[in-house]
Amino acid sequence: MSIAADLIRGHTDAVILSVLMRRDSYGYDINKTILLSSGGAYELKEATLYTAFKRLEDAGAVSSYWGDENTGARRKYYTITDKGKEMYRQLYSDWENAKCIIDSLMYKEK
Amino acid sequence: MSIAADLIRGHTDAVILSVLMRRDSYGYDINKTILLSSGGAYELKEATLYTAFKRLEDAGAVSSYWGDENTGARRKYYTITDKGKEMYRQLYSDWENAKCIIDSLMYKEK
DNA sequence: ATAAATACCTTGACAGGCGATGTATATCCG
DNA sequence: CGGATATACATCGCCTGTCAAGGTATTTAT
Repeated sequence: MSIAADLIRGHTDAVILSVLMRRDSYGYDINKTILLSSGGAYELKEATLYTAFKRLEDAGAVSSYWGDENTGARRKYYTITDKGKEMYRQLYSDWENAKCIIDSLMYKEK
Repeated sequence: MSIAADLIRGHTDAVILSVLMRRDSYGYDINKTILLSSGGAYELKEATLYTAFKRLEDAGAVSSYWGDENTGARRKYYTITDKGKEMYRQLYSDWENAKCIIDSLMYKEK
């Protein structure tokens, strides 16, 4: 079961930053990482991913550099900045908060 | 602490239907109910609310009728249909599912 | 050779949230 | 009485984020 597009929307930045909290990585790999660790349920489309990188870089949350592969296609790596780490912590706490609120609003049939 | 717009987006329909699972209600009251039961954290803007009613009615999830108040402003009541109840159950299960997936994607600092 | 996987990126359409604005009624307070 | 505030509906147009479609280039497997 996969996640609806409008649910994706609220979490794209957090999920990308979450990968970068662990290690530097590049677009294609970040995408595959998210897809794999969600068991195929959470998939960012490429256009969404690159839009997000642009947004995050403009916001100063990540910075990028080209990898120096002597083999394979060129890779653009991203690093999370201090500002990005701060942003991630905020987004994570927003998520914890939203979980409670939404849960409390959802009618439970018995 | 309030919920970000892009988080709202993914849950508007579910939250409205959730109120209507309990009882028939009208726009202004649904809005106040959500605002109150979230302790002011989850607020649907009026434009968002009425857009959602239109969407839900077009989808056959709710139906509406005018209240017969002899006093106060006129109220348009909404009832959830069987289709709407089914939709709500789906949205609720989507939410339960999304919670797990997103949680599993979020980096936890220790 | 050809297909598939890796890897990047842009454009334009579309959907949903929401600020601004408008209507009308009722109530509260001085 | 008159102005402010609350109740209650609704629409228009902007903005933002997703994503289908399309494009380029390299490497690996068949």
